[in-house]
Amino acid sequence: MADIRDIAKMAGVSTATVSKVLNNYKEVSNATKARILKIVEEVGYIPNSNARALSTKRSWLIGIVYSECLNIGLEHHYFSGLLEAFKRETEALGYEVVFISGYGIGYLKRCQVRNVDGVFVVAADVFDPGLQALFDSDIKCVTTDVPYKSVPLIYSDNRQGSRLAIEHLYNLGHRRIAHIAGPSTSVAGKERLEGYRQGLIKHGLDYDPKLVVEADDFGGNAGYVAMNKLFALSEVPSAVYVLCDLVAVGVMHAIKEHQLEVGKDISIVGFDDIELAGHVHPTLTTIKQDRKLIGKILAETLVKRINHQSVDEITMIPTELIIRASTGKYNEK
Amino acid sequence: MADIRDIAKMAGVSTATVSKVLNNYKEVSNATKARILKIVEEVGYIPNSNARALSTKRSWLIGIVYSECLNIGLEHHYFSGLLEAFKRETEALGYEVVFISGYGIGYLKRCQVRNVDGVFVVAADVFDPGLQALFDSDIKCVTTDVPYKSVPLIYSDNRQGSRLAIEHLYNLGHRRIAHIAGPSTSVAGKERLEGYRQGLIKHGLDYDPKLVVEADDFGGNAGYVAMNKLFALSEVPSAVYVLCDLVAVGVMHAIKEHQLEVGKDISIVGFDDIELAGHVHPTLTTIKQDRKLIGKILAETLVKRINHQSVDEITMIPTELIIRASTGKYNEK
DNA sequence: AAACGCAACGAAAACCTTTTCGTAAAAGCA
DNA sequence: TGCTTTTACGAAAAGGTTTTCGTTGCGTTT
Repeated sequence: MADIRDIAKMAGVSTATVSKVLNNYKEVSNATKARILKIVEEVGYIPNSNARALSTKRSWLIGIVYSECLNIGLEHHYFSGLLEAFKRETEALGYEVVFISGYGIGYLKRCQVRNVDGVFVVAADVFDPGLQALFDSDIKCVTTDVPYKSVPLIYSDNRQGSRLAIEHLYNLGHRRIAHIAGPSTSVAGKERLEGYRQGLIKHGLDYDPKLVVEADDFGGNAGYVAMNKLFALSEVPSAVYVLCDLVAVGVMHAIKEHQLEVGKDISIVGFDDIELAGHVHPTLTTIKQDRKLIGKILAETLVKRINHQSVDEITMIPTELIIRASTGKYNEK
Repeated sequence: MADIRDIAKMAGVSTATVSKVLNNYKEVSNATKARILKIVEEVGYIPNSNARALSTKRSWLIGIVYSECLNIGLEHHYFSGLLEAFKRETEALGYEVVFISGYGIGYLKRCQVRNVDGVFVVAADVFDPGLQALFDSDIKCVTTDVPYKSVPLIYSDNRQGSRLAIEHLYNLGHRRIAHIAGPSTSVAGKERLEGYRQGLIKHGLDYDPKLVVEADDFGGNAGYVAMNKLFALSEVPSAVYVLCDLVAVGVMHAIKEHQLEVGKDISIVGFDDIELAGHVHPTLTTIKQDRKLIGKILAETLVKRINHQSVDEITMIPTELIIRASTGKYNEK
């Protein structure tokens, strides 16, 4: 591996000049610039990022904090899509993305060791003291679904999404609308519950705590279990608004086991709009989150912060109702 | 941020001694060792990984090559689960995981820039010259589903999995068994097709090219489209073996649109065993890949390579048949 | 008492860039 | 022509570790 000194020697200049060429400084003549670039090209010279980071104190590395809690992790469709969008965007801006391990010394120290320029907190427990230490440090952070003090937060407007769902069900004639809510530790879960309540009130419906059951996590099995709790009620609801698509699939499973038809006997609305929503049977009506956009804004915001530009504290992205076959007109029994 | 020289000064020793303590060298007395460790603890000193990497030529960073082709990317359930397992294992071994961007200079140079100790090629196009350059370099690689020369390969025994599927369908009485195959550029797809053929032959069935249709990618929609091609046949098969669960969900969607019942009129077997397989309706019979195990072995193998230990070129992990409700006895019409 | 071995530690080079500041030559101006 | 400004470049320090090899002092052996 050739280093910058080799290049300098070959070009008959100092390393300072080579460095200036490589970093686009103005103060070098076009002739020598061309000569140096040609040699760099021929030799296939690559600057050592560690030496550079040591010197500049910038690593061009962005950390991802991603703790696998509540079944929301890499394996959760919404988050993996979001991460993919984020990754794409930051890479286009010249950064690379590294997972921050939760092992041993904690997120903050891990970030300091790695010298990351910024961190994206994707999924984590807000009450984790290790996470709070990171947020409270002077490392630039950005987050989704994990609000903390003034850390920039970009996410879907969960309440608005819930209201869309309720409005849709109301317009179909449903009056007894249940909600399968997220774990109470989840902010998205809490906000969606709030929006559910707002939606009911707006349409003059009573909020009945018995119609709300909490899912254990964000996986399909949690939906299956939760729906069976609703079946234990003396009067089963005619519609269920479910905190996310993956859980909704489990809900549909439970309904079919009870020999009922989704979209006819019981209507279901999910949240996320994962690809499968269009292929399960019946296809799933859902509230779509724009993960591409959210990922993009997250990336842009973080890079702005890294460059000491001011950014919004909270950015809410509107959601959209996608009507498919899992919702239908209310049927008297 | 205190550095090693500060620590040395405080302890009244040289930086060499501090370094030796931090790296567990034997040649330092217990007394000074304790004194130094105490100061390190109090000050919260953290070694600078860039300086360390510069000096040792080891970054403790593992690169991930993950190109979003054919709908197999972060968003594909099997791969995100695999990556999660891999990440967990490598982090336990002291490494951190960084995505290698495909932008601009290519994988190889990107790896050199970042000084990664090794690379895990998860999903990529084998014919990509940029990838081949990486494989041919002296950077330690390991891969799954992307065989190349003697790069260590750890993956499921796709042929064996296919044979399990066919055997199961045969035992249920099916004789006209179709296959929705992966894109021909995909090795997993090719091997599963091979296994399908082997399975047919083993049970004395003819291989009929008309019964094989190629899916465009690994997403749900591809399955929907492919199944509709099978419906265009003069004689529709009574069972379909599908290259992966996600695609199988799209297949089921198409079948229901034709007013047929999955598991009764047409039996379906998938591949992967993603969480949803147990919750779609009917629940999906599938060939389970042990992604936790594969991820673990991948990690161990790569670390062995990094440490110049010898490893197996190919490791095949057996798959397992998971019987659910999407397959049933053959019904005469 | 001499010779030796060993334990504990330090000086300094090496790893590769970036960046400041200084210098020399060239260009611009009166 | 004499002066100032600009341009083009280099020397050297700084950034934080690791590692080799040398030095010192002490306890053991004969």
